[in-house]
Amino acid sequence: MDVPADDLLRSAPLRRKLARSILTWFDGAARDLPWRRTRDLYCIWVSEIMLQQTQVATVVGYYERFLAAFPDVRTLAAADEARVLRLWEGLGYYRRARQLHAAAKQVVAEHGGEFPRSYEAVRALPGIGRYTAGAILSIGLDQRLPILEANTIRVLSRLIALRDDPRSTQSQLTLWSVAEAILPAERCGAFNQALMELGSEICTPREPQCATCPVAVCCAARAQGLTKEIPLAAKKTEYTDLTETAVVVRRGNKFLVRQCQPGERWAGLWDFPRFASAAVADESWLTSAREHLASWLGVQIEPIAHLTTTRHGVTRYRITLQVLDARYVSGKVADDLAPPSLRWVTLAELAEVPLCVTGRKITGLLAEKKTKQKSPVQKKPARTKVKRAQPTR
DNA sequence: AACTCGGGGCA
DNA sequence: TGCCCAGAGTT
Repeated sequence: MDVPADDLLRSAPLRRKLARSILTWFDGAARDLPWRRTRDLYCIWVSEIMLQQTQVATVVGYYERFLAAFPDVRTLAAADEARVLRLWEGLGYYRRARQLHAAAKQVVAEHGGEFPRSYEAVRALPGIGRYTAGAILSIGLDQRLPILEANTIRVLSRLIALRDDPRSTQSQLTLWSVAEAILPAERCGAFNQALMELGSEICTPREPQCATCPVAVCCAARAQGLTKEIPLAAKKTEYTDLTETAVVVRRGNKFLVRQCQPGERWAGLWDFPRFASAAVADESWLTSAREHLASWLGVQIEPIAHLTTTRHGVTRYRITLQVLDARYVSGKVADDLAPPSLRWVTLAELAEVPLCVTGRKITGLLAEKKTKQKSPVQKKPARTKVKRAQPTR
């Protein structure tokens, strides 16, 4: 290990100076984020789960809507999973929402509805690893627990001029020990947040603002002119291209939707029937779509038109989605929740169904189309209830 | 120690 | 299109 790292780990005065500098800076620079206005463990927990692999700006709106709907653990534990997922829709990594929901039930069952205060008990909840447990308990209760995540990996790597891949097991061990070593005895929660804030606002991936960094003087990467090289870049992901087809099956004013099963992507969410297909939307595409729906779901359809083509990414996949508009002809569809969980729903009902993002996008197209088609003469009796869809970005 | 989980935003 | 993001859980 480099000398500066040893200094940080060994010299208590140096560590105290570092902590003081960072905390003082944070006191004047901390952003006003919604989850910083509370010390309620449940609220902090929700924020930390949402923030996993997700940027702050994206989370803010979701956090506020989620807590408005589920203000405490018991409310969340008692909620329908569909409502939980509906509020998570668009945030991605939906397993987080299902695990949060399951953990809420566990908190009610095992801890009387009180969020646990011991590291081991928190760590035992689904979806909570070392980072999240340390974050919740340090921020909420000032327990002296270190954290290590995207921002602080970068900050600490630069601070000690870590030459190795910070993702390696060896480096992680080093970084966790540094995170623990520099953690002051008091204001641990503020300090942990300050470190993340520093990584997010000053010690950025590209062109870090060293001129305004409160700890530039003890930064080894800075001293060695290596801020551009540290942390070592991750090897770029290799994408796999996929082409899939989604079919909008119309029957009167209803549409056929299917719940994604465990083991599939978007498990628990709903989508228009979707399957892997050829790359082009030609004659054979129509035929194979018809055959696929018949053999897969037992539904006979008559293709109407190619509705749209959309591209989206899912982890390491790049998906081109061909969307086919079709009419239901025949075939029995069990309208229940048993797998494969098919349902006929109206456009209005879709507002409450948790859909994957592409499903929501298609729904938007259908609503648009319906509005355009509607002639002034065919006026239906006004609906008394208008359901408001959550805004999609 | 890798790999996967199957996401989404933004320049 | 490439890079990044307040990681967790498995193999």
